[in-house]
Amino acid sequence: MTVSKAAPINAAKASRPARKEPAAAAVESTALQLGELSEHLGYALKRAQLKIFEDFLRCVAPLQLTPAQFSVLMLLDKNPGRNQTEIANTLGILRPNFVAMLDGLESRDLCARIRSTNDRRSHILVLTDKGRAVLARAKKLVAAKHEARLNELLGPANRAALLAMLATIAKEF
Amino acid sequence: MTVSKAAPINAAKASRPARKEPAAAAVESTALQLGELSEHLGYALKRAQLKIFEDFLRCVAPLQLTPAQFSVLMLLDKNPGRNQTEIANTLGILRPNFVAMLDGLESRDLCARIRSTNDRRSHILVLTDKGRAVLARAKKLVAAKHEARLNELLGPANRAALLAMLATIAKEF
DNA sequence: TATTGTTATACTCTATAACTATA
DNA sequence: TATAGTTATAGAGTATAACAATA
Repeated sequence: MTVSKAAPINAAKASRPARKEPAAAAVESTALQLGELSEHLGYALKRAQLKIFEDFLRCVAPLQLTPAQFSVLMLLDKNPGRNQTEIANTLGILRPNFVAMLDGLESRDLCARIRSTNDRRSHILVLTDKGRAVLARAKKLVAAKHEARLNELLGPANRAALLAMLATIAKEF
Repeated sequence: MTVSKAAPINAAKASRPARKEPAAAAVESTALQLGELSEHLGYALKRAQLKIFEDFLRCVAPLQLTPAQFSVLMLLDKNPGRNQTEIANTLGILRPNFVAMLDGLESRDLCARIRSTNDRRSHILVLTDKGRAVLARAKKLVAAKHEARLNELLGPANRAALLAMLATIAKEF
């Protein structure tokens, strides 16, 4: 799945054929049929997820935060005093992969590793003041641009229902 | 992949932790709080998508098909006579990346490239007999194991509503 | 011995430029 | 010149093994 800004998806909408063309040489580059594929939840889920992440990146572009980085900052804010393993596990990030991610956030002074006094093996993670400020701005951007647009597209009730079903799948499937 | 099994205990109250003075070495490895993160559609969407793909792979494991490969076979079946660019674009796969993918399917004799007589630059893609057979088996497995389980979890009406909303997001967001 | 953070590594996905052969 | 398929390549994301420091 690519869908970058460079690659316009062919036949995205095209619900009606342009009738201005005289049907001289029947050009048969009709839009392709998804067929049963459009009934498969996994396919729809993946395409929707790509769109959502794409829009998230656009909305929060001034702050240069990826969805994954945003989720880390959110979790640190809500769960002070936790170590790398706990944060990583909660987000489904493998500990080895979390190292480089934290390096990135720490080098930008958004969070800090603090050696625990209880267990000197572990690093307690804390948001810096700048981290808290950036997170606050990010939350505003996401709420005002991203989630608001979703609300507009689906309506509040549908959006809530969608969220609930996705959470159910993530938890119980 | 890791998909933590950490079930977030939804506190939803107690803004004040009434700590009960734990006697000795208080092991307070409480579950972490997702907080507002659980209200973000992107987060829920990504977690759900991982679960769905994971289950898809399990269900169709006997046939060794990934979701992406399945989507290609489905599209070839529904759209005979199309070339690589058309199939790849429809699925959001970049043409260069589609080459290796087709090599894999073709080497397993699931599909074939046929040089077009009209335009000798392009390759018409066709399912082989074996490709049709594998696709038929895959569709059965997915319907009987994967989608059925989803139906059981959400209920048919909810599943349909979920699918519709995801399609809306994919198309119009 | 077990665990935390870390390094190294590998494999998949995704993205872009450029080549070839056709048109 | 432009397009279809391809190659090469680079960057993310994800996965496992193993090591040093600490428990």
